[in-house]
Parts: sequence; structure tokens; C-alpha cells
Amino acid sequence: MTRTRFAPSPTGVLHIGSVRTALFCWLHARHTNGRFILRIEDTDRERSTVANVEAILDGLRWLGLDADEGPVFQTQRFDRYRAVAEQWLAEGKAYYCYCSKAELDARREAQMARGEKARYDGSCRHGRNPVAGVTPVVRFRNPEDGEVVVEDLIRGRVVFSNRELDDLIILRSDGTPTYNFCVVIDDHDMAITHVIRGDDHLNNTPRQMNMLTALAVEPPVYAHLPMILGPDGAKLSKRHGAVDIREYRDEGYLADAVLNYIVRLGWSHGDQEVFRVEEMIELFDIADVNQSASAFNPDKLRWLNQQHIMAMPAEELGERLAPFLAAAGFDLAEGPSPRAVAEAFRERAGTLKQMAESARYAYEDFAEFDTAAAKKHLRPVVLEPLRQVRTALDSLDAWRPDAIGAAIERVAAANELNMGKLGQPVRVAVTGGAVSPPIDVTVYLAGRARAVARLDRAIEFVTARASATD
RNA sequence: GUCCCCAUCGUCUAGAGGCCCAGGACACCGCCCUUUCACGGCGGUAACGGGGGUUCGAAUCCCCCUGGGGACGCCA
Repeated sequence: MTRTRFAPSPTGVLHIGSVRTALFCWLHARHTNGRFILRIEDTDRERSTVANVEAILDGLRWLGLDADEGPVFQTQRFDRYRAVAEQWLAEGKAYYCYCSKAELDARREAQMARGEKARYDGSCRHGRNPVAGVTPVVRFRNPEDGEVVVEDLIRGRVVFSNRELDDLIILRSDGTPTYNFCVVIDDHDMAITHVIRGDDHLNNTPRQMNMLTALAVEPPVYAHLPMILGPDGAKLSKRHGAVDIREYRDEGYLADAVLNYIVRLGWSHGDQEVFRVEEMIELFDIADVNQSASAFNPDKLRWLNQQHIMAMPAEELGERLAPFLAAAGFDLAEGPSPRAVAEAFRERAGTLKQMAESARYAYEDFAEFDTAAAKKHLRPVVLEPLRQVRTALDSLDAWRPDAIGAAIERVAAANELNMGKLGQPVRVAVTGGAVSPPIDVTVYLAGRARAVARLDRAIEFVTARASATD
């Protein structure tokens, strides 16, 4: 059975790049009816934080990338790592190294200056006497010759010469294990069949495979994902906007839309752009993933988010929207239902947050009319029609969009105005601006009391303006 | 510097030798629909980095160059 794992380090939050890795691991597991395991690589005690662990778990929960096992914390497996190190020490597969950081740095610098690849020179490899006052690290004895061949599901065959590799540290001088070492033991202990991870780990693969050989076990299948770059093609960073994936949640993006956007970075299925999660699971094949890096495009994410918003049942969309209306400070008891707002705005909002903002007029009074809109639409010629609309709405039997629309149309007809000439003035009067859903729905959402009061306000505005120009 | 990876419109991509003087999507620009904005529809601008091969034929295969990225830590 397929077993994949997502192994983030809590030295940072869950960002776009890590979500992509998690998604692909998850999709491969789900597609093959396998299991998806979560492992927290927190061996760096200095930089790992519980806040980051929480950010990662919270982010994955929001996205719906549920793990079948874990989270397993590496810090709880230190005994296991040390036991393997001890065994390797006894078998001569690892050795103590007394080189100081200063020595190491100096040699590295010299190697670079000489045009060589910076790597450990093996000073302690063949037995060096303990140095007084130095607690040694433990290094893995990497093969000196031969090649390591990685058969990558995405990259194809990649060959590394062991001469390029060096003896990496598996136990620090404080006795804690290091990344490459833990990964190897964990992937084996957890019976991981497919290691799907970022491109940046391709260079670590031959080292890990050599340690797997030392463990006398078969390596898993590898698949190295291309990187995700910022919109400008540079490495993704804070200046490109959101770092923590939860910021997208807070901005009003739907988890499924985020997943849909990310899955299309490096993967496609013909010309299809919009995918439901079930479709992704059905169609995704790790072998179809691209080999080149891709740039993050906020515009397309927004477009996809709108596509998912439009595809969501109104009832559910209303439920998702409610928190954003509340967050905007609206009193839901004093305005339309979230569902009504969702129905009216679903085709004109890229995010739930924007949707809530667009509906502000239905919950709160606006400070003043938009200057340009008022200048263009609230003119003396519409004074009388506006009064008639006000009266008609005030005395309307049923406060429903169709009745409201019909009433406005009657006023327009009576004054020999086409709807364009009356709709905009009413829109500006009721919302304060020139943009909103169809006028009947717009007025309906404002509610009778608010609509009538605002028409009065507009009438007053036009009257004042008329006398000013006289 | 050394090693590894990558290379189709601005961006995401289709393309696995002839179906491609390269298709779709976002963005952008027109037009249509329309009481506004959207949604939707129609149309447009826009790409195979360069040079060598292989082949009757190359975006597709090979080599070199160039460009980009990654790795080279007692970080992961």
C-alpha cells in the first residue's frame, strides 16, 4: 500500500510551497487509496516553536488535508536515532569527528577559493585522536567511490558521484540528531513508499540513499517537486504578500479554491482549470507533474476563488460569508441574511471579504455620496421621479425584489424615463455609489426603512444642489 | 567556484516527430448582453531563449551555449 508523508519543520509557518508539497503527497495517497502521514521535523530545538506547529496543523485542517497517521514528532524519537548511531559507530559505519567549527569553516573557504566543491575533507575519518575539551560529533561514513542513481518519478534518472558527497554529521556535539539522518530512519520505520518533497531536497537524496544502504533497506520511490516562485519569478517571500496560508483563509479565499490553484502549478489535465477536490483525487497522477518551477499568480487565484464561490450552493456560501460580515462589524439582525447577500454578490466578488465589504450599505449608513456618482446621477431632473419612487416604496405591500422592480419601472414609465435614467439615481441614493447588484435586489437588501430614509436623503441632496445652482 | 535541476505567450499550461505558420486559462484590449458593476458570449495582442546536429520532417530526440533555480551548515 502506498504511504506518503508530509514532513514540515516548525521553524516556520505553513506557506504556499509547503502546502503544495502537502497537497501532492495527500493527493497521491488518496488517489492510490494509500495513507498520508504527518511528521513534524522539530530536531532543531532552537528554531522550532509550538506556535509554528499550531500554524501548520491549523492550516492543514483548514485545507482539509487530513492525515491518516501522526503527527509524529521527531523529538520524541531521539532514543531511536541515538540507538542507530551507536550501532553504526560500533559497525564502523559512522565515526567521531573532533574538527572544530572554526577549522571546518576555514577549510570550506579554502576549498571554494580553490574552485572545489565545499565538503568535509575526512580528517577524522581514519581515526584521529580525541581532542581535549572537544565533544565530538558523529559522522556517517559515506562511500568514497561509485555512483548513486536516483530514479525520480518526476525528474527521471539523476546520477550523483559519491566523490561529490562527504561524511555528513548525524549527531551534533550536543547529541541531537540531524535532519538527513532522522529522515532516513523515519521514512524506513514508517514504511514510507513514496517520498514526495521539494526540489531543494534532490541533492540530499543520494546521501539519504547511502544511509538507507547502511541500514540494509530498499529506498522508497522519490518524486521531487519543482519550486514555486513569486509573481516576479524570484523566490517566494513576504514581500509577495501572504506567507502563512491562513492569511488566505482570513482574506476570504475558499480552501478548495486555494487547493485548485495550487494543484495547477506544475500539474494539469488537458484544458481543465476548475477542479473540485474529488476530481483532483481522481485525476491526479504524480508522474504527470512538471519539471519546471512556476510563478505564483494572485490574479488567477482570485479568479478561481470566484469560480468556486459561484459554484457553491447559496445556503453554504451564506454560512461561509457570515463570519466575514461579522468581522466587518455588521449587525446581522439589522440587515439581510448572509444567504441573501451571497446570492446577490456571488458573481461580483473575488473573495468573501470583498463580498462582505460590498454589502456594507445594507447594514450601515454611508458617510456621504460618492462624489462622482452623485454629480452624475443625482441631478435636478430626477428629483420628482425620486420622490415618486420614495412614495411607491414606502407604500409597497410586499417588500420583495420583483415588487420593488415593478414599482420603479412604473415610475420610470410615468415619467417617460428609461430604466437607465432612473436606475442609477436610485442606486446612488440607496448605496451611496454607482456600483451594486441589479437595482431591485439592491433596494431589497437595504430594507424598506433604510431605502426610504436614503431616498429622502438623496432628495434633500438634490434639492440643495438645485438651489445652489439657481 | 563545484555539483544537481530547469527552459512554449507577461503568468499558469496543452503539446510525448508530421494533426502546430503552436491550443486553453489568468491578465490586458475591443465588441455583444445589460438600468450600474459583475457574470456570460464573441474577437484581438502575445510564446517554442540561441547555435549546431539526427530525420523526408522537430516545440517535440541529441550536443553546446546562454539564462534561471537549487545544493554545498553541528538548518531543515
